[in-house]
Amino acid sequence: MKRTTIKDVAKKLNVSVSTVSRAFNNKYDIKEETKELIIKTAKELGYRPNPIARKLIQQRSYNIGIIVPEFVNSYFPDVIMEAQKVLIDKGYQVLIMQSNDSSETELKNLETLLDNMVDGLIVSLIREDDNIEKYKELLDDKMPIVFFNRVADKLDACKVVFDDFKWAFFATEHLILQGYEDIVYLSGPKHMRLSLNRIMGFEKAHRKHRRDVGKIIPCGFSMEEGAKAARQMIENNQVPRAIFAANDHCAIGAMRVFKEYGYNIPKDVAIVGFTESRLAEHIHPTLTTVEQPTKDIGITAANLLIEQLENKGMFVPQTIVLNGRLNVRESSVTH
Amino acid sequence: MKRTTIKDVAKKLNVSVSTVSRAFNNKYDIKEETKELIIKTAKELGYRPNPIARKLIQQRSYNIGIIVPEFVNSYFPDVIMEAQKVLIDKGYQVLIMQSNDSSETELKNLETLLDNMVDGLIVSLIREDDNIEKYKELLDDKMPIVFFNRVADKLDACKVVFDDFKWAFFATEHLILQGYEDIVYLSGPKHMRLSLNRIMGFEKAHRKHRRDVGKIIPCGFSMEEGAKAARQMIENNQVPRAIFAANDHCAIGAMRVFKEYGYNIPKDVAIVGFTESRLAEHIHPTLTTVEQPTKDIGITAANLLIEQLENKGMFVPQTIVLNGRLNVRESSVTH
DNA sequence: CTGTTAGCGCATTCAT
DNA sequence: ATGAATGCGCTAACAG
Repeated sequence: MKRTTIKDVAKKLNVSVSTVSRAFNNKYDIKEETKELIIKTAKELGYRPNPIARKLIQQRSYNIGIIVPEFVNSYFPDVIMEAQKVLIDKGYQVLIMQSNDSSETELKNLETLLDNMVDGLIVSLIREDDNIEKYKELLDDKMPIVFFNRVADKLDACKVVFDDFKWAFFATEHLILQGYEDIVYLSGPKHMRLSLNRIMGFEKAHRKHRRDVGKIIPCGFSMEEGAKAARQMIENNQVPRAIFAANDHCAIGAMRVFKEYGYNIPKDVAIVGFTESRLAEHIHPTLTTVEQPTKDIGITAANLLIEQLENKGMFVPQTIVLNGRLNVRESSVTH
Repeated sequence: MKRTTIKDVAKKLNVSVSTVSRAFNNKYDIKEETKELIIKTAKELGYRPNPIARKLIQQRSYNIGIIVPEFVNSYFPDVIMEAQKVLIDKGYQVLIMQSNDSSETELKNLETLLDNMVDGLIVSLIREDDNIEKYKELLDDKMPIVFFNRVADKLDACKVVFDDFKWAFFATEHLILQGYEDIVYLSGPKHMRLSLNRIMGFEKAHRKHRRDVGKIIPCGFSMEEGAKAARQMIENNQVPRAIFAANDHCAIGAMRVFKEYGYNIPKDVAIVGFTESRLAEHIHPTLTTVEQPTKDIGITAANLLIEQLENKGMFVPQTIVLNGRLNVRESSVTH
């Protein structure tokens, strides 16, 4: 069963292939009448333009690569699915790769995507310093790239970021306003800009309310790391009144340990997470957390990329900062 | 910065393009010496064969489509990532689509993928009866398809499935052996083969141990549904001694409600989930659950597809049944 | 408004 | 063992 080609349609109607082509790319002059006839006949014959041939002649792959660190948290799948919707609508094909939290894998992914001739990239970096030369090269070659979530200051490119500073500030202030004196911040890796921004928000909230800034403990984004941090606090007899965690998984890991040791959440220890996860509403107590606009992030990144793709060359890199929401739940509220 | 083409390499070495082509597809006679020289020079020039041109001439897209119902549970991302690894290794490009639990979306995804001329498909169905005609058509046209997880009996195709019967049996038997008398099964949707298989396993375990088969309550795969079912049992004063749930989310939803109402897990109600999730180890109490071999599923599906791709035509559809593991944890063990 | 022509980059058949 | 020629399906420049 051979695929119907443009020739079959042309032959059938005794027109030239270019006329058929015009009908399908309605940008050249073509009589409305013939155009409709062609479209109609094409449909009857089951003709669909061969995207591969089109790509070859147009010298564009219509492939977009997306690279993310992991798929463990729902954050990245959520962002990706939204971005994909937008891109597919515009006729792009989306290739998704995850780097498994390894910069080497990230580089390999990058190369796989380049081999597949992607026209553009949407990337969340593993580490802001690794592979940076490679990205610079690509950027210099005018490869459209939009970074999001984990971005590198050193890269002059389009970025879609969350206002980590502001929302860390709000989350911290929320804890302060609830009357918690002694707040510990379980911070994400310090090599990430977003960790630093959140730390700054954490500090600012303290300053605003004239408190001493609470302890900042480097942690990570996994339940294990959250649990480990909690265990350490307990062992060291340094359990604070409240904890603000790098993300929900980390918060939940810590929460679990505290509960195991008989601490009541939030009476003994209040907890706030970050980046609303699917679990936040479902654990006990339900978790107060900052919700990131995953949909918006995906859509915005995709749109920025499309803009670049369409105005290749004359395009000014811009950074778009998105807003979030604090979902206050049981884990941080004592009545 | 134009991409180096096969011509550039040929010109540089004063050989013909066909010789270069041969060097890169080492299947024709070519002197080892010239071949090496060509490969070496090609690398120097930064030449990489244009996959699009290759696809056009070979009449293959090297695109593989993967369609899954959702990305909420970690199950599908896990399977996909493994399948993708295998496929990319073989030079395929993977297009991932999720159906959002809607058969219409599934159909749209299917068409998007077909537009992109996928050479093959890996699919987990939304409903076993929907879109079945479409799949039959594709299968009749010799489109290589591998179904997994949610498959349709009516489709004569390659399938990779989990032994739901056996592992539901083991899970149930585990509860029986722990001494729980009265076991309720929160079943997944009855239109799914896998739900029925699990029910059969549930029943068989009861028969083997000469018990009356416990109640089977149709539920679903979400936390909400699990919670709802639990609430209903409590209201109706029909709380069983043990619950076997359709999946971990469902189990956790139910667990939460029971805990809220002061039930102790596992003393008052024991709970077993299905399809090991990231949460199982991290909630309290930790959840006993059946682990599915997600990696194997992904790898097997990919390999089956590759086999079909390579032996197109003379290929006998086969069903591969994979084994799992019961991870016994606190939620089902009373000491 | 439409047809003719060329060619995107490559694999492959047919010569040699 | 290698080169020349052909064409995959399509778009676009050029003619008319």
